[in-house]
Amino acid sequence: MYLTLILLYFFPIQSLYSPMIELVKSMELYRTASPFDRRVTALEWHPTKSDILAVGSKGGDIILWDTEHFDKDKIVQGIGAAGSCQAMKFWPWDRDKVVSASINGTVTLHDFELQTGTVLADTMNSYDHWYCSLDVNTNRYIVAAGRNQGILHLMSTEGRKIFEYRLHKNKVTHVEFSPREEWMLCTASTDCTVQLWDIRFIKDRKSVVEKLVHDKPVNSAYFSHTDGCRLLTTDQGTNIRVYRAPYWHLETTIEHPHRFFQHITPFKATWHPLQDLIVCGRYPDKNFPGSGQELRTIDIFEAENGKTVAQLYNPSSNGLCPLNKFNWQGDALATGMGFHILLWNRQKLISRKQLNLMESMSSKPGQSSSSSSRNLASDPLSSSRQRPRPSKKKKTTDEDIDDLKKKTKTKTSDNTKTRKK
DNA sequence: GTTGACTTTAGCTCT
DNA sequence: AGAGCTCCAAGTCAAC
Repeated sequence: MYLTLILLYFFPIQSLYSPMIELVKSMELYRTASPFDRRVTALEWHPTKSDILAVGSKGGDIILWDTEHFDKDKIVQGIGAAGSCQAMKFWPWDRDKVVSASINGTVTLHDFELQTGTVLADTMNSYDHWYCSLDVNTNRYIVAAGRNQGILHLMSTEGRKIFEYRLHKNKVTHVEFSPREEWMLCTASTDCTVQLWDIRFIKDRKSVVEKLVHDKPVNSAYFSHTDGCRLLTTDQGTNIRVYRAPYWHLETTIEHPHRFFQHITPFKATWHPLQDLIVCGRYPDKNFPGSGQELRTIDIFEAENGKTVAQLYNPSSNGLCPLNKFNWQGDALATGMGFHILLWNRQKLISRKQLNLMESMSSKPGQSSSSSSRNLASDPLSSSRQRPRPSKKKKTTDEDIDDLKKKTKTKTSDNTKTRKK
């Protein structure tokens, strides 16, 4: 298995596609967690530890979820309402830290150990100006962050301003540095464009290198992980597009239902790390050509021809899945589904210790679920923590953190309706 | 336990 | 630039 992965990493050859597709097809729901009081807004796998997943929420809480061990999770608490974590990355120079772009108007470097946050940028007016996208350039020690009014902000790793200009007419939904050309930056926007920039010469809108015009607002634009030669965009309508270097011509258009709705996290198609496979959640549309029985599936396509190669679905977790990301080994997929996090992988043998723990959790009293709630608790592998919804925006204190930790330790099994009456 | 009101920093169009 | 309308998911909470 590992030999195959290594081979595929170094030799991404067409003829070796099928083993990876077979692996993806065999994936099943393995664990779930519900640590937040608001919906999931951002997912990021740890760059080296393939079991660690960072998840951000609409309340600004960020959790480092250890997907293999219980009670190893780390949390930083957000401000609640108006603190939505819009994007985040592991800090390349200290991978126990996470930098986030937030709707509270800041770009903040979070330390999970010390429970502190270093503010790198602050708009000082979070209602009108906030950050909604972020990436880090390891070679040039630059943090790029996009704002809701179309401004791109480049800063040093200490937060010193390098560049700030309104490059888009509207919200910059996604920024990403090319893994291939370290000077190349891609920005996606709700002004219906994806634009490529050379940060060595970036000055104003005229300095754009390439402009890829879409029919609808664009949620994301990811460079492929295999060689960085493909760019995957997701619009707010029915298009997933793949553009191809060096001239960034449109290579594939996939018709796919993933429309925008205000009160759900925008859908973003992402790459498989070892093969040019695309994963994207589906918004239910019975009338959409090719829709099967299950309308809320997670669909996986081949980039080259747009062919559907797999669909993931589990009846016990029947919600919209706008966020999906493979870990860097490609053997696990994380999904953000409403307030919940799902983990898919090939069925694993579960240790006796884990089984005992799960059995003891599922036998806890007072964990019935109402008819309107989702049936996640019936998943024997489900782990969950929930806390009461905070009343109003308030400053996070050490007591709050202690309180949160206490609650996350005591609530484990039921992730549906265990909140206090 | 069930039901329904309420809440939610988006995007589009018109003025 | 701002008001008002529309997209209609998924949770909380109070009343019954």
